[in-house]
Amino acid sequence: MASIKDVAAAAGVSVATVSRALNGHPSVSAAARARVLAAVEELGYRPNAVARSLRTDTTRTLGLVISDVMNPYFTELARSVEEEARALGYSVIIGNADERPDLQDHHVTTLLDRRIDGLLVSPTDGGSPRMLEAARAGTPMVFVDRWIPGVDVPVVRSDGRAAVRDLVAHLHGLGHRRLAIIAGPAATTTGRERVDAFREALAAFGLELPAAYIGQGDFQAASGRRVTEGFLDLPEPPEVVFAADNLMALGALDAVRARGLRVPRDLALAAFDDIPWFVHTDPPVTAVAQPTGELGRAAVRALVDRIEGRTAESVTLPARLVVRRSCGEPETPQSPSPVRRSTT
Amino acid sequence: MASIKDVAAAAGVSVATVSRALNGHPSVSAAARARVLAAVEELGYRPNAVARSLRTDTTRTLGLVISDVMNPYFTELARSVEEEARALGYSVIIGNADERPDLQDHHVTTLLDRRIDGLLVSPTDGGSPRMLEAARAGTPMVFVDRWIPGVDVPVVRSDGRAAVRDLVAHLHGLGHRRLAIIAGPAATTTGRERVDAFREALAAFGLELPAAYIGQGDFQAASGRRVTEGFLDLPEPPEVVFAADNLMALGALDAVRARGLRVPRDLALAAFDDIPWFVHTDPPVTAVAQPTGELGRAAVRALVDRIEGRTAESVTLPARLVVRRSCGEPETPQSPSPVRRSTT
DNA sequence: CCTCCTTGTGGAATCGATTACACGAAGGAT
DNA sequence: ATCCTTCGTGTAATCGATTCCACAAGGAGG
Repeated sequence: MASIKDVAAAAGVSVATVSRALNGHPSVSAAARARVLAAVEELGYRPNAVARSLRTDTTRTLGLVISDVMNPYFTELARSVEEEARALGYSVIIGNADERPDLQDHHVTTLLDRRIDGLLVSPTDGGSPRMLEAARAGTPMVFVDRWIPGVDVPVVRSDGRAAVRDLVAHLHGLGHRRLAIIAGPAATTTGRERVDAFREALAAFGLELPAAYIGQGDFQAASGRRVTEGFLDLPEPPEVVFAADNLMALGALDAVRARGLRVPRDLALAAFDDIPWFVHTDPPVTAVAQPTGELGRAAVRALVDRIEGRTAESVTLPARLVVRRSCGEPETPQSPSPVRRSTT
Repeated sequence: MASIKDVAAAAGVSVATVSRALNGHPSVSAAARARVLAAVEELGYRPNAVARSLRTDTTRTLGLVISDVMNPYFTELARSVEEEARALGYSVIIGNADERPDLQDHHVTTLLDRRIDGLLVSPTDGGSPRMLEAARAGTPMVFVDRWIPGVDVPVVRSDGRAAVRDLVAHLHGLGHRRLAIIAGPAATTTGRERVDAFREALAAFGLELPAAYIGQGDFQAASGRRVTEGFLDLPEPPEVVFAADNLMALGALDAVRARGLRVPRDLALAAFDDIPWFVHTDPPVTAVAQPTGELGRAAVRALVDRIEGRTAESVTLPARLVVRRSCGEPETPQSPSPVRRSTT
């Protein structure tokens, strides 16, 4: 592969001139610039990004460590992150932690070894030592979706409390009183917050959230299935299950179907994180929708701000409720609900 | 960030000894090795992958350019690719082309600029000049899922012809005679092959595939919706629509639903590429399932074989039909079908 | 006509690793 | 005692870019 030396030789100039011509440095004569460009064209020369990074101590690359790529929510997040980064002239390297702290650590390590300019993380757990150390050492970093309390890193996330209140109001209005939740791992902020928001919203209606109605999941489909089976085996099963992410909702559907039961007749279902498939499931699933794309873009902007020496702000965007049919038949048209009804 | 020089100074040895100690070179005394390791530990030293890559002309990184990350099929492919690569000691950088040739070209270019060791591509079109040039120049490369005819690059893909024959047999057995297809872009092999396979299978049953029953899609949901609407507007609409990927099937469901019609009563639906959500859609969707994970792993093994100087083989794995309810009510138990029925 | 800038250019240092080569010390063979 | 390996180590070249510094040529100003 042609190097800058080959170009210099072909153009009859020094490597310094080639570099200057290619980087838009002002003091290069028009004649030299033309000869360099011609040589570049002829040789098909492309600068070696590895060499450039070594010299400039800059890779124009962002690392993104997400909890689980197979979760459509994170897939969309990753997509919007890459889009915004590309618009700002950065590449993105994605590391998929698969909800495993050891894998998360592996990816953080390899990303840092590659000297990425900044790190976007949706932590799977309390944070690997290497990550915390990097944050303390000043590696530009931004948390997205999930975060780690006590670490001085900007957080870009959405606040689902209002939407969860809307959800509980909706459920209460449909006559449901025994509401259960499939929680995410307690080690994650989203795992804890969604339970808290649910409990608070229930309290506002004078309802409790008994321990038996809190199932411990891990944001994966299998755990949603297992927890739902447990709920159905209770002496007094819940009337509604609220899954803290879309994969656990899929697992819950599996469990209900395996028993030959129907949603919402035998068990109502709602989920955190809306996805296109929820429109076409049987029945369509009521969900709390995050502004995923906006979250990803805001996170990249915050990170690039930090990288380029500006100050980065934390961002919190509201989630909203999307009502479908999985919690019960819609209210009659005579008494329109205050809650937006999805038409898609 | 500590460099090898800092470690050398702290350990009281030369940088050469540090490098040798860290890379398991045999001729390093136990004493020196211990001092180096202690210094590494104390300084929290990690080798700079950029510098190492420049020197060794090796990045231990694979590039993966896929057509569309938001398509669950490709998400799963990406995941299995990363897994297998990690097992073999490689990292993966994913580039999402979003079915756009210009984006595909962008990603191929930046990946080559980074001097990745090998490239895994699922081409969106006939192939960007840069990619073809790289293939000719000897960059290790493997096509996965889709490929470009006439380019001497191993291909790892699945053959859906048998499964499509099974599908048509299933449809014919249910009494359907007017079968339509939502095709993928003609610029992709999978776009063309799936139409060909469908047409061949129809011919075996004495059925034709009229031009009006071939809708031109682009593997995205919106096109599936548009094409399906066109089918429904025909004087004689088809009885079955076969979507050449899962996103276009989603769009088809959208279109049917928007008209207030039902699947399969008013229109039967089948799709290429099975995904977990198809179990829970209304109705569950009959699909041709590719061995996606195995495809990704085989592709990585083939690419690494090429990179490490061995010869890489093309691989073709069979797809299989998964029958669900979207094409009509199941056959009666008295006359068991030769085709496997999904229980999940 | 002699300075003093400005402009364009090249030489060489540099980034952080790996590795060829040289060399001194130690040990074994003769 | 001498020579030859072998072992462990250090010096320095190298990868491909960027960039500081020096310098030559040419024009402007005195």
